[in-house]
Amino acid sequence: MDAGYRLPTTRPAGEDCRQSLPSPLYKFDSTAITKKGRRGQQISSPSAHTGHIFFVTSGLARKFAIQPDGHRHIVNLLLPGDIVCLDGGIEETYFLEAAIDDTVIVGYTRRRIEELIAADPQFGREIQKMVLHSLARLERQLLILGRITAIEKVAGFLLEFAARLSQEKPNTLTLPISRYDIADFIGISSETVCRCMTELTRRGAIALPQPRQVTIIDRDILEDTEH
Amino acid sequence: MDAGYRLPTTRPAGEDCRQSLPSPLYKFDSTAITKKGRRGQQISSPSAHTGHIFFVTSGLARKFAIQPDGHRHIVNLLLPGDIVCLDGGIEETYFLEAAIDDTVIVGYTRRRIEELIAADPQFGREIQKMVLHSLARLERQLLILGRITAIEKVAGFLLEFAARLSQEKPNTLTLPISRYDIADFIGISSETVCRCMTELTRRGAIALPQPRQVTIIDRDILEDTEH
DNA sequence: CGCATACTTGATAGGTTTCAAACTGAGTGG
DNA sequence: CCACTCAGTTTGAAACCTATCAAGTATGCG
Repeated sequence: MDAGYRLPTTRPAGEDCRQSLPSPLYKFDSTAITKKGRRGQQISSPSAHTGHIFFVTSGLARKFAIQPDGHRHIVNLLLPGDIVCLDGGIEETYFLEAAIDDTVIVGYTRRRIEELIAADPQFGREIQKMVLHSLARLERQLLILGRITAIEKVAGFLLEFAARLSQEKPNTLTLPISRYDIADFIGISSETVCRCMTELTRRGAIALPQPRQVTIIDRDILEDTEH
Repeated sequence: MDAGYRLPTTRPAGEDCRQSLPSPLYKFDSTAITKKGRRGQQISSPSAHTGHIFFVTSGLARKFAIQPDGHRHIVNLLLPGDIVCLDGGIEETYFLEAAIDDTVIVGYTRRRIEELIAADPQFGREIQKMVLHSLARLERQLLILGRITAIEKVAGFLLEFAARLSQEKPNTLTLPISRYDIADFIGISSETVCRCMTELTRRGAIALPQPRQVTIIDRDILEDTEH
């Protein structure tokens, strides 16, 4: 039931996926590794790709950790245009997986990125901007996880994700991920995610024509619920 | 009772605080702004310092947001050597405050940083490393906030903070912050922080000679509790 | 048509927030 | 010097919320 979901996108599939890359990366690069994955496929391993920086060009990727007790925590959901790196420090083992079919990432060595920045300062500013956005998004996620009740977290997630998808219809969003993914992303159980969705519907904040189809009926209610 | 707490440090106070800056920033810079704050003082406002990058050189700073309902959430605790930026995107209003007395931050414009990187690639790699560490730490914080029970979060916080302080005695740490700060940092109530500390003591994981003085008695128990 | 996966709802046990009150220690002024 | 004040810490009790286990529903696919 899940495999058919795709992110709404204005760009056709195929080579044009490189549109979400910064311009200096348009041209093919011998040092670049491109990986395409179907839903659930691991598209990068930390050990094999140390020193690499990845760009998500299409689909949706999830970066997560598995706790010793078996719990999965998704630390990041990555959309086209997002940047991700798997070895930021004394790294715990994160996994990078395709969350939906036809997810493509392109990886460059950090050295190659440096060379390109040296050759084109404007490219450096683009990368800098992407990293700053990445930091800002992680902090917003911290705010969502720091909320007290589950419904606050779900409301926050919906608003954040709707803003990120930023489609032509900002009040209609198609969730590309399951309740399980949402649960592991905002740190509550999948059952509670369901209950909160139902409760938000009951309050008139959203409508759920289909489980993955969310319509924001009253954004004010949703924003009030968030806090 | 709080004002006397200082982070243990090997370096003397004063000018030498610049030791935690990357080398190209050692020399004074006309574009740099240096701010020193006592506990509770706001040391930077987002509006006044757009486009700036700050380096914490001594003390401890807290970056936090105030929710509409009045709740404070600390998204980051910043130690000497940490880098922080207040305008990462369509920024919500974060505050940057000194968490203890004699906290010093030095701010540079992003343009100045770019110039220094252009002049010295090695400096660029230092900054890059600092940013990557910053990202990695935010993700670890997400993992802590994503845990289910409160005692898991407290155990995770203690291990993370002990690692960051990295003193000569890795099993003895002096908390520079109150239970309230810890609570607002890991997203639980301050009373629950207390109860978890007591419970960890009862389990033989830690000892609390004083409220702010934590001794790790059995790291294995602490790490088991974390998951 | 039946299976597998995802979603939803129910009941219960357990944990956390909240409100309350007592305790501690440091600094202050009489 | 001591009582006082105040912020921080700790513990208690009750209400509330969530995780967990369980069962039932819906939907796409073979």
